[in-house]
Amino acid sequence: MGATKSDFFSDKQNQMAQLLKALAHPARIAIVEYLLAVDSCICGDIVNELPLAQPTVSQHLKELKNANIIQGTIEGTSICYCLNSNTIVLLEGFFGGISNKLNNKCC
Amino acid sequence: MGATKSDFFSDKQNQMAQLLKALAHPARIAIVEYLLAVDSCICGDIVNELPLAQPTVSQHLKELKNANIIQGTIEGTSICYCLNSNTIVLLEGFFGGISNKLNNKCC
DNA sequence: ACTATTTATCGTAATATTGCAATATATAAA
DNA sequence: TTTATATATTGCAATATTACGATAAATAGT
Repeated sequence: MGATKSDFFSDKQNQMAQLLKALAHPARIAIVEYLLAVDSCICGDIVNELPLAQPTVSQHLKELKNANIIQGTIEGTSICYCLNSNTIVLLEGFFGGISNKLNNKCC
Repeated sequence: MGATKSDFFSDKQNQMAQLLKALAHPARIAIVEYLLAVDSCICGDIVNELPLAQPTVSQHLKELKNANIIQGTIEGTSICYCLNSNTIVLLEGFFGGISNKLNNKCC
């Protein structure tokens, strides 16, 4: 017990859950919003922007990268990160799809 | 260490993270999709629909209710659950807002 | 080669989540 | 009141996440 029973759910359900889990932390929301605000690419300014130690930020960036929410490009010694628009659009579509099918027939 | 440093992030960031966390599990995605599919209200058919024990489902429902993603109305011995459209629209708006501000200037 | 800078990884402690058996609560019907 | 049905709560074991110090890896400049 304790481990999520992923095997019993569909691939899509597991994928969406994993994607949402990658965003389900205030630090990672903050990273996404910061990347959105600075528009062009960024590297380790994120460490200065957040109240977290460098290894912690690095770990959060790794999770966002694994989930394809951001992508990083090596530029000399630093790495430039930016949002992956495909994934954002996918998320928007997921909730848009639910929203469209909703017809307020509630209890 | 180990606990999320919520104090250092904004209320909005914490709220959004909490909302996404409530959805960041395949069982809870499945519950939302099921509620969407059956359109009108449901009670404990969800237990039959999912490969999880009744207490586990009850716990997931509680989390979704706490996050205002679903709402439940007592109907005799059973409880009728349905999606809360306000919260779905809020989520759609969050990702729509990001999507709109994105201008593919990537690294 | 040496040094400085940037990012990643390892190891570990603190905390949170997941799942379920057992049990409790609450309403309906007999 | 007793019984059946539906849902919630408690307690606990297994597992996952969060955070960070210490350290490693990798590139740039001297």
